[in-house]
Amino acid sequence: MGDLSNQITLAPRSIVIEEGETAEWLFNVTEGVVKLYKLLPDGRQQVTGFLFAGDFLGIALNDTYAYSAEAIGTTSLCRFARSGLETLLDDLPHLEKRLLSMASNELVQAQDQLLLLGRKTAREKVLSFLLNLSRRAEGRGEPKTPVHVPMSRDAIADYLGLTTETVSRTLTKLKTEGSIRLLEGNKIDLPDFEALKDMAEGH
Amino acid sequence: MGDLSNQITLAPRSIVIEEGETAEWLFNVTEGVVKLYKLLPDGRQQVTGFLFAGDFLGIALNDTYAYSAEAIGTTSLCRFARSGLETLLDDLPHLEKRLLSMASNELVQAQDQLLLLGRKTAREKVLSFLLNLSRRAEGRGEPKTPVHVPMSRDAIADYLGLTTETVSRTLTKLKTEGSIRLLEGNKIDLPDFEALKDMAEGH
DNA sequence: CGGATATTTGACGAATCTCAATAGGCGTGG
DNA sequence: CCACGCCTATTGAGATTCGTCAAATATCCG
Repeated sequence: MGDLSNQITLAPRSIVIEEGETAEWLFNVTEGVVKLYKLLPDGRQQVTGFLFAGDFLGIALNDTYAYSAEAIGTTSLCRFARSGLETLLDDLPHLEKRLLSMASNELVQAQDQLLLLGRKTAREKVLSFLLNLSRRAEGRGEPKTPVHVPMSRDAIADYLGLTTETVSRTLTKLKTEGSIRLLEGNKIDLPDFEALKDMAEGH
Repeated sequence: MGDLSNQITLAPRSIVIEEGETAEWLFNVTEGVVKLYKLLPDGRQQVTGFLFAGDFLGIALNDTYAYSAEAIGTTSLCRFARSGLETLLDDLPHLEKRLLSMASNELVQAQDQLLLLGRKTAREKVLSFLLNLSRRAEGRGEPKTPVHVPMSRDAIADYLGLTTETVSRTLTKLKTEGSIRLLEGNKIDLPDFEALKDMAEGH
């Protein structure tokens, strides 16, 4: 680990970074879930993403953070000084390509989210969200279903541009229809993937 | 320019690239305006951005395009082969930092747009849009106001997650209140910048 | 067990959408 | 230069989705 990085553990609801702060650190999530968000002056919140184990926070090359980040449960992070990163980048040019590739992927995700927020119905938003969680879980080597949903209804609502109540009602309706099953431990079973994918796109 | 790039001119409504295509080219807008967008199967459209002279299209390092692009008016582009770019990047490592910086900026823009789509009212969306156009015009050395609005109401609506009618009504109301002035030639005067900025954030 | 917090459910209201009609702009051709 | 037609923008009336406010239920944890 040396002096380039160190491990920190945060209690639930700890603020990791705040929008507008000087971007001194870069983080890698070791354990837990982190919520990224932006605020309007009157308190309205837009969650811009969730980070899971293995995800990076603060890779963008800006001098200030573009959003705030909060630990959802108990969360462990590996923290790097950005100043060290700069010199590291000079020494390892191919690392830059890695970063560019990560930024490109984030950009693709962001654009999918623009489509979701701008044009999808509440139902399509919730389904897209569940499928996304499932896809990412699969990428971490976890089963596609049931999918673990560690964040609150509030956080989901702020991610999807909805209210808590609408998220809750939509989940209830999907459950009643038999499209999903709400299990204990914040897990949701997605019985028919292909059907859900179609529904999430308005088919 | 040699064989690395060439200039092309497109008629209004020409499709430049389509989502999902192999990303063979990278473009730089020389003149005109380009609309970037994603589609749902049933035709719902989300505009993810507008490009003006000087802006790049296709810098992301993905093998396929993440969105489609259409020329709004008559548009000139400078086209580069991506294959050439790859070797260029190997030769000029600092160019990669440029690209990463551009991607970072795009990411910041995208997150602002997430906040807009998810949490702002129609009024705040339209105002934010006009202020954004103004800011970018200023960046190109044009006056902050009046701002030129070359895209259709439809395109604006699809960018803001609204309908044409709501965009039109909102502009009318802003005009009636004296917050903006609709001029001829698709220009809009923004008389009081600071006041509009506050309104765009819900103050 | 009990209080606090999160989620669900209900009734109602409001912002925005949909559908439809009117008005305005612009280019073409007489 | 004006008239026509097409396309875009605006305006209107009513419908709908989703939000707001409030209450009830469930869950978590000390």
